[in-house]
Amino acid sequence: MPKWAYIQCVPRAATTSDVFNAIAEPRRRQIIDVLGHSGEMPVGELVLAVGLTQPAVSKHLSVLREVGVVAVERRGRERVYRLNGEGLKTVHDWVSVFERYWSNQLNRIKQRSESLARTSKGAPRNEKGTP
Amino acid sequence: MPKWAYIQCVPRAATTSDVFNAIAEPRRRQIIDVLGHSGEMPVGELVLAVGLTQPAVSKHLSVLREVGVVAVERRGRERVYRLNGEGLKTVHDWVSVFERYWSNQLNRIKQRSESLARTSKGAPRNEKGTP
DNA sequence: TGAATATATGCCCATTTTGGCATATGTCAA
DNA sequence: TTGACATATGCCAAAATGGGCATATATTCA
Repeated sequence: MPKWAYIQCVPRAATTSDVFNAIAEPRRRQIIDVLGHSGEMPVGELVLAVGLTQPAVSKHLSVLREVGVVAVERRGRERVYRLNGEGLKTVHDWVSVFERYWSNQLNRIKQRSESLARTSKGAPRNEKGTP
Repeated sequence: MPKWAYIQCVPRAATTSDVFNAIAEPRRRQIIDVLGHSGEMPVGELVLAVGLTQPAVSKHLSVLREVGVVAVERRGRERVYRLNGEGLKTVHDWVSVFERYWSNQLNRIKQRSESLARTSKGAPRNEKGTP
């Protein structure tokens, strides 16, 4: 592929409103962890749990809510958050595809031979349309 | 928890050099996907595959390499990248904890009852040390 | 050696993100 | 109604990020 042809590039990649982005933040993962094993929790307690200011926590919760990883319920003057674990299924499904890479030695060997087969005979890394 | 006490906050959360952050980028996931089912690929072909400029792709590969999700091998004047799927195990392990949320109805019911039990009797959302 | 190819880097800019503070909004109690 | 409590939002600053272009750094070939 000599000439690069500098392909027209899309303006920008969408980053927000994406589960992968939501869990990229250590603090948000922490919140998810806490909610995951405590069932539910109002903002106030989450603030104490993660050690951030209340506004900061609220913002993280907002992000998590937008991507559907948590759900809120107004209870009195509190806002009780609970984990909606199903929102993480997307991530799980995506990584699970690569499970063969670490599952066990047998599978690792199998995967390697598959790879070799692809590279030498059948379809040697031919994503684009070079015949 | 009446008074907020505005806890001293850490300067900033580390975002880079973290697998979760690496896969937060759609483009990087795309690269991972491509490498995942093609075995290996030199930068040039990846450029065509993802439709970005060569420098951009190189930078993404750099990030993926730093977190150990891909590995490089110099072959002639090419740099052949391959997926090191084991680097994704961290992510898999983390999300798998929440598998009970979507696996099947039985587990979902089980999980709900567990949650109820925790909330009413045993340890009702008591993360901090309030006795 | 010199040209062409293949990648990586440096620099620059626009955008995004996180966190803090102040404050608005909503809720309960007296 | 007034005041205390619980959260969400707006605004600002610091930092990071992604992408493009130009260019440095190999590496192969004539």
